[in-house]
Amino acid sequence: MPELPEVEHVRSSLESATRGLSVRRVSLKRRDYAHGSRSPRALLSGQTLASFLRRGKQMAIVSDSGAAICLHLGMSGQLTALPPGARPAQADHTHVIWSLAHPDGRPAGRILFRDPRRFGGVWTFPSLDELHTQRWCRLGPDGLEATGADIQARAGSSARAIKAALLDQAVIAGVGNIYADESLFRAGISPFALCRDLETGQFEEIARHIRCVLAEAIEQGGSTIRDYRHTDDQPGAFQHRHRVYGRGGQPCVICGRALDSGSLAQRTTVWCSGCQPGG
DNA sequence: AGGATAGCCTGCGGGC
DNA sequence: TGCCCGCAGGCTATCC
Repeated sequence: MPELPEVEHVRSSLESATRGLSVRRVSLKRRDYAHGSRSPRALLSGQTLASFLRRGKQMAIVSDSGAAICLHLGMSGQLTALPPGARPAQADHTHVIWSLAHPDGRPAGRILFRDPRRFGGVWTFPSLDELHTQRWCRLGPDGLEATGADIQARAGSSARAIKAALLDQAVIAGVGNIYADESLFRAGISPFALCRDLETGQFEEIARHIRCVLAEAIEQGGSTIRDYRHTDDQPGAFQHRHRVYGRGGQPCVICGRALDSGSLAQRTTVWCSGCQPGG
């Protein structure tokens, strides 16, 4: 399930594989998968792929003429960069295909956007400014840079559990279920602790661990649980470093007692009641 | 108005 | 073997 580290890995590898290439043709297999203008032009047809951005779990591609598309992977979204003539491992549920060309016109392969569960999508904008004012303005600061003060300012007086706040993209952008649990475990704070009961220093600790866990996960190529794959179809490696996610009932890596598992904000949540007081 | 909840969607694993 | 159920969850809409 792509969270910030997975999206960042996709962004950077897509950038190195396709930056400077032009879009020869766009094939939108499912009309309802694209939002905004669905014209080939709006989906960057005929333009050169110039910059690749990310904010939280969303990424954007901006063309040389200034048009921007926002790509959201949702739960099961996969972006694959295929060399010319190559066939994808799985062809079903592919909703958008960008056929690419080198500046001299030679074919340069394809970008495939596959998303079985269709929680993701493509949003088109006439400019990056429009993408910012219509969409990214609703996001909190990016998880790699967010400070304790950022989180406290947006959620500090809330009666919500801290984990529910961390999953809220308007509070901090890019944290999902995996990295929320991992960060709170490292910070030694219960996911059930109410935001309004936390002190400034605890927000700082949480933010510090979020930045650290996300950066570590990017280095490891993200977490592959089921669907997530790199743009060359390879799995990530950070799932081997998870200390709590997916480990309910198994021993805590710090104190050895069995990790607790329960539900918070409709999400499976794993924590150590010994090492994470305050719930 | 903030916060909790339902629903979208497919694949897969477990139980019978 | 095959079917059905529950679960996975990012995000929006809706309800309380």
